Amino acid sequence: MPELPEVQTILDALTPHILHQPIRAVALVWRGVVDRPEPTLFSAWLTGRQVVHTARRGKYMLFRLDNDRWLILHLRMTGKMRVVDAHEPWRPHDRLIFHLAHGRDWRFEDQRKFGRAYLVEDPAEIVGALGPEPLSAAFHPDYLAQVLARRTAAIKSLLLDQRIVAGIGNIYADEALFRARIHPLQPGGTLTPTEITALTQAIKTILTQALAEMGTTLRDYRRPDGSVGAFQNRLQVFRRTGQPCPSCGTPIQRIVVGGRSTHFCPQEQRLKPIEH
DNA sequence: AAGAGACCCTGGATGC
DNA sequence: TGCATCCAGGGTCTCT
Repeated sequence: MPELPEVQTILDALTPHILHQPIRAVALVWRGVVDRPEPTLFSAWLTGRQVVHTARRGKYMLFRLDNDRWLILHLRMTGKMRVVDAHEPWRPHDRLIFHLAHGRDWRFEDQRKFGRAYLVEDPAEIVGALGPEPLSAAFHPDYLAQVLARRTAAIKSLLLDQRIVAGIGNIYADEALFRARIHPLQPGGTLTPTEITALTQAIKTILTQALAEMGTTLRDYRRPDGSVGAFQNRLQVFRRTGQPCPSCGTPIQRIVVGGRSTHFCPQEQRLKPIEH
């Protein structure tokens, strides 16, 4: 569910509540949430530790502990974070709870059980294969041109490949492709240098705007205090099937690309014939 | 190597 | 009302 802007917003809100608070105990409500190490070790290694630094990489949240190990969390589709008073009743989908020293709980809630927690010595074990951060200087047109060269898959699918660029999900892929006026099924290797430059800039612009709006709330995404984002009011094509394109009025079309719902304007995002 | 599809889960919305 | 089907913002695994 959450993509880069949502993960960053959640982490920013969460950090002041959990930083330098010793974890008095861990409640592993559903053991499957832990990917590694085995759940018993996971709890044992976290107990008594405290988070001394937080960071985001792609859609992962990284928490450096005072013993130089790293707790890493991924919210996947329906994961949420909350910090609440310890005596608040648990919710049905609470999966992992950290009892903090100041008497509050840091809770990870996840209806669909896709979210995962990792505890590792080297974060590269989890995030090492990710592509560059889209808002960093490393993500520039020359880089994108290089990784798209000779690729035949649909550009939409390639934007969702976290090894190419980290943090883009279904919403912002569709929105960026619309802003750059590129058809989602265009094979990655057939984009012109002009299109690649436009796409690079569109991704940076969309993500920057979404960050300023604190993310997009369609249903599940909430900030740790329960409030919603505002970027859903700025969406041009995502989940607007049949509604007029904001630019030309043509009905927005929905297709499935790589198994994911994909929304675009068939008038302004034309599929180009393959050049030889 | 790269690409397509199944799969992991739960629950809300929609259709009959 | 009940039941079936489709859909969901992500990532991994298998097969080709």
